Amino acid sequence: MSKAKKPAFSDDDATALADLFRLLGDPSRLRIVVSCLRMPLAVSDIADKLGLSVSLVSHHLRLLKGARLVRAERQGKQVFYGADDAHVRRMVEDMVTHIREH
Amino acid sequence: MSKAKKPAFSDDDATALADLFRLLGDPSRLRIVVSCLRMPLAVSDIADKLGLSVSLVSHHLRLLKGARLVRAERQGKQVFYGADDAHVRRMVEDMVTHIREH
DNA sequence: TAGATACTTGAACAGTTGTTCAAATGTCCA
DNA sequence: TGGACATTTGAACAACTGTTCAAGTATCTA
Repeated sequence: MSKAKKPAFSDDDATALADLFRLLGDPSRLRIVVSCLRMPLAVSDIADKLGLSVSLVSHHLRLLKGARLVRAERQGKQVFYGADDAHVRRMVEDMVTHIREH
Repeated sequence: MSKAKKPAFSDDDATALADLFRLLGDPSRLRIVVSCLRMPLAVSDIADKLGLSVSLVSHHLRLLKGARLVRAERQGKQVFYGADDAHVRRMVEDMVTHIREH
């Protein structure tokens, strides 16, 4: 029988994963992601909730959307942002749990 | 019966978690962590393995040690660095798995 | 002790990044 | 159409960060 070898951690893996980590590595951005993790929120709601300017929140959301961490959906004048999928939701929630246990 | 309410995600949680994410958000640093995840390695071994200068690796290890992501142990002239505990190991491995599944 | 090996530290630099402000775009309703 | 509301975009700036180089400390051995 062959030994089950785990695949190597390539440089591409490293940069891809690091990109993800870096995005979540800013307090404002992290709070934005967490704030719209359970249910989609409008940009201005996120801004109000977190005490940040609408412009700043929008800038951050663009980056988060680019990394497919959040998904945008327009409803009339407002644009609602929410976790892109269950995968992202679990990933972030896991990390929050991790830090809490520490 | 009382509704089980999850604790709020405080600003302190956000900054603490963001600090952790930011540390792992640099490709070199992430590769360093992963490289010594399973078994402790000497600084020069990590540098050789990753094609980085010893100085750079040392700088990064200092930050990682400060965040208790890695632990240092001197053995003669060499200093071996490894994952600080099983907690860190699982956390990083989980994220690597996550990005792979994506 | 002297020299060699292994690692750490500090200064310095270029490149990146978070934030703000002002202006532009998109959407609805009177 | 015109104006009000909601969001996006671009330019600009200060602050931060990864990297390099040179010099420093620690440890072993001949």
